[in-house]
Amino acid sequence: MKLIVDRNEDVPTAPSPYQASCSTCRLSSLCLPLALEAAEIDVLDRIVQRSKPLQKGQHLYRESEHFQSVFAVRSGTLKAYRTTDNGREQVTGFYFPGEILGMDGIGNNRHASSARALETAAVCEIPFTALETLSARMPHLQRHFFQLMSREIAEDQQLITLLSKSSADARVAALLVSISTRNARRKLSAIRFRLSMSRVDIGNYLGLTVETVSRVFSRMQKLGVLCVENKEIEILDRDALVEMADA
Amino acid sequence: MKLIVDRNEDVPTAPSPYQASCSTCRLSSLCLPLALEAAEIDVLDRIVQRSKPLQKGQHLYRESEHFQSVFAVRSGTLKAYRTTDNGREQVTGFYFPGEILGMDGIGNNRHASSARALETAAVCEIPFTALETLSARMPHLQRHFFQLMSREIAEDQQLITLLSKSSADARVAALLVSISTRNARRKLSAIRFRLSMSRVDIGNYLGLTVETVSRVFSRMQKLGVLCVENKEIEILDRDALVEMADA
DNA sequence: TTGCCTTATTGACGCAGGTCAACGCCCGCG
DNA sequence: CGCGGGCGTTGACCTGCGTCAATAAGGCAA
Repeated sequence: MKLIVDRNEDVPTAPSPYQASCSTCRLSSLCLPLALEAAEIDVLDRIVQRSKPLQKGQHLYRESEHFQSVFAVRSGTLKAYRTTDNGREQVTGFYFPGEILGMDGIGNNRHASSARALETAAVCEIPFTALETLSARMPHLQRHFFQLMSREIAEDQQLITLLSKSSADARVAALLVSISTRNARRKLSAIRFRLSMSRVDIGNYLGLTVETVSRVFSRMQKLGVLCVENKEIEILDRDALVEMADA
Repeated sequence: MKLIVDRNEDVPTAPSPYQASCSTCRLSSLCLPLALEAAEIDVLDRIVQRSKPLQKGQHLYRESEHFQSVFAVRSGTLKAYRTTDNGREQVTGFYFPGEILGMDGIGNNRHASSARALETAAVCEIPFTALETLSARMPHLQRHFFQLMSREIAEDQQLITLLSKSSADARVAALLVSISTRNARRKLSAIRFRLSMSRVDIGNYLGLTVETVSRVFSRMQKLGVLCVENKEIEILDRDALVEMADA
């Protein structure tokens, strides 16, 4: 449901709390350290701000803005992207509930990418200086954030590999497998889901044109690997898809 | 000078210290937090191990090995690479003196890539658990490592952009500019240097074939942008190169 | 509903870069 | 010193994907 105009930057900060606390959040197993004690979660809870519902198209932050916080997705999907010197856009990632974004801004106190909502989305804001202070006191938390960042590096490297070597088919297959896996982590269907991003975004992320993405979808459908109906995807043959992903 | 057989895993650990300390290391301004106090550097110094000179071709660590330490390059060059499911290799980065590698292993206590020396190289080993402990006590150090990791993320994203959109010319140009810039940081010539990596490695890193890399070099030479003599590179027109890098 | 605008699909064609092959040049070794 | 093997270069050809263009299908506004 498209509710709003693009470019509406001001986040409507309603005073009411959007969610009680981390301890009751069903995503906490994804975004929080599993090892964190109840008491520790409470402390963390106190620094997290939950007043940021975003409409489709709204920015969470923009490239080169002053960096203050990282964000955990609570609902909806966001894309991160950067603008190259010659003005083109490069999507660097899609973020689903339970995932953390904004960590690329820590390096020099300036966001290295922009993030905008692909659909209505809610996020938790985690002020970074508070997180640092807390991390120094809570070894589990410190470790957890080192790990989160490290995984982001490892995932980027995987994308690099994909972009460097793989065919269009393999790229699309890999993205679908990734989304499928991440859905499973969130206890959603791994075989049937709605793509929250446009073909343009997919192409941009994978280094392909829209036309190619579209053709790949058609081809996979013809092969009986997928059932594509607009943004609805059904994976009919996951093994084949995984196979294609590293071809 | 090729000195050794490949696959020689055992590092010859001579007893003598290879370098006195961080505080006298001319690279400390690159790999250490600038804000670190002398006393703090001493503490850090005590956990750093310097007993790891590598011969060309030797591995520093291998993908999926147990992760224990990150490493700072002291001299020489290393490449990091991962092997894809279908057995191909993807170079994910080149590491020069003053740069840190191995951070992709933190995420799940297992190296996400392999690292090998492109020429004789010396590294400092920084045991990660010790680093964590220290970080909790030294806010500057904690921040510094968050920043280092964040920058790695940002750099990977830049490579993603490069691989996703740019022409062969732009890719090669971007790599040369990057090397040039990093040389400058180390007070080396930004316009004249020796490529420590082979054309194969360059191609692999940039998602191109050797032939294409070679052709690009030739073309740039013909255009008067570069002077290429085997592995020796001279940048004749840096502006043009920068221009090409985002075309 | 009608209409408009954005997004997706499909086809025809061209080109950048991959592939294959031949050759030259270092460099290390006997 | 001369030989051999890896690395780099160059050329000819081929192909996967980009480009351009036309059409279809949603989705939101009025």
